[in-house]
Amino acid sequence: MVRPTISETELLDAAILLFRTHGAEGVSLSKLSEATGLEKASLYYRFPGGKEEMILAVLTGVSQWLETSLFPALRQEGPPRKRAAKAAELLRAFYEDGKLSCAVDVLSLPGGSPRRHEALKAALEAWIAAFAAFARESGMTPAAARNVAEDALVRIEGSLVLSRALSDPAPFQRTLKLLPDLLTTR
Amino acid sequence: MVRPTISETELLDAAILLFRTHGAEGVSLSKLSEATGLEKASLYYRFPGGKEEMILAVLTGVSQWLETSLFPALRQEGPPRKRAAKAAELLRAFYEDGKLSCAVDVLSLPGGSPRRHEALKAALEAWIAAFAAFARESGMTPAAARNVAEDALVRIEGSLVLSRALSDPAPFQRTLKLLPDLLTTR
DNA sequence: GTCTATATTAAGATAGAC
DNA sequence: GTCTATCTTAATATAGAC
Repeated sequence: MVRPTISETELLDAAILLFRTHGAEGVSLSKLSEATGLEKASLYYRFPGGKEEMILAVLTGVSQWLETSLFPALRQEGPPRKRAAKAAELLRAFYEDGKLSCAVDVLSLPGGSPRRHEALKAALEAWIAAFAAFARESGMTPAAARNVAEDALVRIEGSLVLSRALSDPAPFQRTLKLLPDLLTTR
Repeated sequence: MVRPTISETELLDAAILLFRTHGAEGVSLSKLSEATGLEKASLYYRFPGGKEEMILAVLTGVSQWLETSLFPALRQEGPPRKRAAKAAELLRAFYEDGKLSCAVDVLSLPGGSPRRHEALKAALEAWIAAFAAFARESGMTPAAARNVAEDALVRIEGSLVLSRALSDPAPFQRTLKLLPDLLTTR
């Protein structure tokens, strides 16, 4: 008579990994049950709203990672290029050298709840804003900084797609190496 | 007693639209049936291998569009920047101004057949090679041209992700405007 | 808080009539 | 070549015991 019990954090991390790997439609409650050691009924106890509520929790978790890890690194003390390099290192780990997909990519296909798409959009916009605030330190106009920030996000998302489709981490790793330049120059 | 019958081309186009919109896991035979007017059994008559065979047909269709529309535009007579602008115009239409996703993105999540992933990779590599061949006309080394080509693909894929997640065609449209520069300069 | 058991609906797939 | 009908499996979801 086993009572596995999994912590809130472990449960969320397992869900994040699954959804980032297979996307919203590619994850079933059976897969979640297998990955967490919890029976489906227990998953409904934790997330009464079912899969959609789990996806919202995943998006909250990813947003919290941005707010507590990536953004603080950008706002640290020190020379801008060194802080950008630290951000790149955090991203490298977060995406496992390009082997993991981005939630913004794989969870943004049509079909989810309006709340899902609002959360996704808000997270992406917060990320762009954080990059833009960083870029402005290099003396860019707000508009130029916004362009640079969007461009960096475009490259991160796009290189993750290429790395996944080619089974080759190189495109993503080249983008990360470029990141300090992207956010400080123009 | 209706016999709808749909042409090979119309059937494939409907499948391409569905899969590019919802991804592999997001498309069911019921959706395909509804979109094509064919009952599920008829879909199996056309594609005995079921959904996976339909996805392979989608990838063949997309590859053929590349080979018969995009690549010839790049190889046309005329000044390079004008040919690149024509390619951008074709891409704008193909992605419906950024409202449609790329098959390379939405069909590359893990879980498909090995053949699917080989076809996807081959299509993407052919695309990169076509961009690289074009870029070499501007006097770049093979390595530089390859970098420029991959960078252009990164930006196309990434800007499509941003446009989708933000419900805003601007990132994709800016990328297209940039394309002639991307493929002729460095 | 997790379980077993079960209900309900949808998915992928096939048989056989026309 | 398409249909209706059906099969089997898997998905989402809930009830109730412990």
